[in-house]
Amino acid sequence: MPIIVNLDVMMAKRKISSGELAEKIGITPANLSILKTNKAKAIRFSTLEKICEVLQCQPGDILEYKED
Amino acid sequence: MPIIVNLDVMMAKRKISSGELAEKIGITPANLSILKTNKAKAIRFSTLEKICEVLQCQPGDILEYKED
DNA sequence: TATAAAATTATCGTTTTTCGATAATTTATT
DNA sequence: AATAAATTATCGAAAAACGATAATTTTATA
Repeated sequence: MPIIVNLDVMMAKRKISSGELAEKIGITPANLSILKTNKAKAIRFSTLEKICEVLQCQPGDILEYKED
Repeated sequence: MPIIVNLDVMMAKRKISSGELAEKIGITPANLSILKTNKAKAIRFSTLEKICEVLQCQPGDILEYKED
């Protein structure tokens, strides 16, 4: 799937763990993991918004389109 | 809603109309319009992928997080 | 290396939302 | 004014998020 979710870079920059991020954005660690490991097929803007807010970043820092 | 979908800039760059874009990404003009006018509450990565492919751009060119 | 903690994976059920189809309405263009 | 394009509105069906929970795997730590 050519849309890649990459949270690792920003999480490292903000020095935040998966568990803490999950808590702060208000979703379960299980569901955050699905996002992190590119298992999700869609995302709610409300969730993307919370991620951007907590990580202090833009969608483009997290989502990448890779052709092919 | 602090996640903004802005297709207008890239559409202008590529000189493509809503109707043509809808056709090329394979969704109805009605649903593309919902995206364009920030009425959508989520997006499938398969749709985002097609948009990026047709407009030859990255998610960050289209999605913006505006706080507050 | 053993143990604990953290992260990932897996189910299940519910709720939310996309998306198609279609028609009506509004807006833009000529 | 007439035509085309875009937006809005319904409705229903299919897809997927998400919570809750438990099991498994991975990572960290003593």
